Amino acid sequence: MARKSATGRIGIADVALKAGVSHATVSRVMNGNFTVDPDIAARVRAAAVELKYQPNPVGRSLALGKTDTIGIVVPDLANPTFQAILRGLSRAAAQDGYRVLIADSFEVSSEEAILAGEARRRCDGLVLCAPRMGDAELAEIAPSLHPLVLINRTTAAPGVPSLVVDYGLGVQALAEHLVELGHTRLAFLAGPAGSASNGLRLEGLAVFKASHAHVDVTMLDGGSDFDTGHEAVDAVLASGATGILAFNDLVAMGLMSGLHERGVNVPADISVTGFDDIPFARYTTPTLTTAAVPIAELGAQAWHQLRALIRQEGTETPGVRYQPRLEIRSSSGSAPVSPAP
Amino acid sequence: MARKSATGRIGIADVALKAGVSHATVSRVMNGNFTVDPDIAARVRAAAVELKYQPNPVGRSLALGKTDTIGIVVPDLANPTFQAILRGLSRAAAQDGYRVLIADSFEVSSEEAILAGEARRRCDGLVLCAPRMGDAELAEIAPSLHPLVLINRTTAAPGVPSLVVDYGLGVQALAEHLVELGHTRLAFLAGPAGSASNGLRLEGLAVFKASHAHVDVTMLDGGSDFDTGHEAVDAVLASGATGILAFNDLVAMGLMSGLHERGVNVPADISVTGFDDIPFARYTTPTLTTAAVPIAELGAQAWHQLRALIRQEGTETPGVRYQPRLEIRSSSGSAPVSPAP
DNA sequence: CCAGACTGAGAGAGCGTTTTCTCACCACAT
DNA sequence: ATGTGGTGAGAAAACGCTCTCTCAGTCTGG
Repeated sequence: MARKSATGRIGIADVALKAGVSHATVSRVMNGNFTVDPDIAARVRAAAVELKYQPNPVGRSLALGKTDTIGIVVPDLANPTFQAILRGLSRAAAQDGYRVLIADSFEVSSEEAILAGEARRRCDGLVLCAPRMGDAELAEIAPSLHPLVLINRTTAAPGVPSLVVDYGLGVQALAEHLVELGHTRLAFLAGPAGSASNGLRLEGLAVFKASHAHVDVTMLDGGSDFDTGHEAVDAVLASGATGILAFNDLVAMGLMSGLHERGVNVPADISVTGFDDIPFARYTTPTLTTAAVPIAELGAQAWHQLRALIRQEGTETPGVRYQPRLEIRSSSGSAPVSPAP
Repeated sequence: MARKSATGRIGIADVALKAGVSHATVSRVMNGNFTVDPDIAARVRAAAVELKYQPNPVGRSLALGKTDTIGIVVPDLANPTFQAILRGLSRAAAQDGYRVLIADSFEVSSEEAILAGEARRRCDGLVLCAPRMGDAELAEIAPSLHPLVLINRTTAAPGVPSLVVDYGLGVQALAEHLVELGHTRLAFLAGPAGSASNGLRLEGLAVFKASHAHVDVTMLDGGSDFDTGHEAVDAVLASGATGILAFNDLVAMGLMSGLHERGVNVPADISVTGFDDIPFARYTTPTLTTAAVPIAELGAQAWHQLRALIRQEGTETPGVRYQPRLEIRSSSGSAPVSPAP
């Protein structure tokens, strides 16, 4: 056995020994440096194959100062949105030979900063999804995280592109849609307080209300998951609204499930809209009217922005603003002639 | 600026310089080695804080021969099953200070071996989900991947624990359930040919058929996603079966959607069962009868097995066999008196 | 009062690469 | 025959850590 190193793994030195050359030459051959005599190169390659030599990426990373890895910090891997972002990111990065390291903060936003820093040090760049982190904290750590791309947040710190979905516009479009169907009493089932994307939705609703004085919009507390929607059914019914804007698809699905149990017909009695257009939105009964966010594309775009930063391409990367597309399905319909039960 | 290293980052040398000690001492302090004079330790710590020094994990990894990272190879990150495994794995590993590196093979099983090798070299261990990889190839690469944990596969190579869900038993339980409801004509909507878990289901069905000669089981071609199920509706109706065992929940949902469009009532006319118990299974209409696999727990367990391997704990890690739990919901009901339309 | 044990910190050798620097060697022109 | 230029490969220095040696210095016991 050609085992020399302490780790027991085949190293560049073993190949050098076997080929009768210096390890520098082996490195040259492995990296396709053409200033090597073809005969020697062949000998080195033969030795490498015979020993099944595979360069150690850690040593390589140390020497090159890059890891060919990027990190992504997500608040919750169980959330379909982040799964989709991860998917898009992973796929796009893989195309350029980069791998993705996951850092799940499990919604513990107090540790997000440390987590992000740790992940960043292991990688060449970072994609950060931290909807609850304070603006001040974000601005403070952002420089040390560079190259950094933000998802659904912006920051004052310079050189940090943001990919944001215009939730405000989306919620306006949904509200508009419901009004066109004749609804005059709407309710918004809000997401987690302090969440940035919830804030954007609220801003959008404010704009909407300003231009639709005759429409009544009730605000209801909520959350971001199925159960939240399910539990909100009483509050929704009590509000007397006939058009419900749920925080996202998950909440909308929970709400529809709860309404179904109560014998309330969607959309005959109450119309429900979601947000995100997760894959299952088209498979619910009734199928869910929602605002579609090209979320996997957002992941891919995150990689492209990050790549530009990593390669230090001078081009300004101002970030991208995504406009949700209204996806009208069967969960929304004409307002009932008489108010909901 | 205390910038010495070429990379521009603060290194251990900078801290050593500032504290007026050797870099060895800084290392000692950072690692909590108590053979350091408290005064000096304090000085070092102060310098580290002032310079915002954060140890470089790559250098650390090289010196220690470990990366505190594990890899997971999945065939498709879009598949809820692998998302759940990833989630469980990531969470459990994080508890022990390990991060997870993703390698998505995008169903290109020809590259899975290279991908796995590459991922493995960057990490301290690997979790491999490669349902389509040939047994021979797997057995060949397995030794070079050690520490390695297999999901839903076994291999002859020694020292490789496997975590397998007993799909055979699950499918038997589901079939049994349908028979108890009076169904005598069943159909199995198969998964991808060559998939290991599909093979296990087929074996289970064979056992079932052997002990239920009076039950007719039709085999139908299928796949693993929603659309597959949706497209299978004609074949299902043509089969005349009243109890359908779908490959998994996604397929079952697609089928139910297709049946709904055809005006076929589930479960009055046809009973449908899934497999996996993905989160959405309890939210479909009707809610889906399925065989529940504690899939996130499987991810956690994968970490525990891998950890034992990494720590070289002598304890044999024979792997775990998970028995699916029947989850009876509303998509299965008594067989109709007259055959389905 | 000095030999031996012990303590604490620095010097330096890895870890496995890449890359620069250096130099031997050959060919060619002078 | 000697100087010059170019080529190709080895020696060695990085990269940023950890950890073993080594050796001053102090403490203790005879």
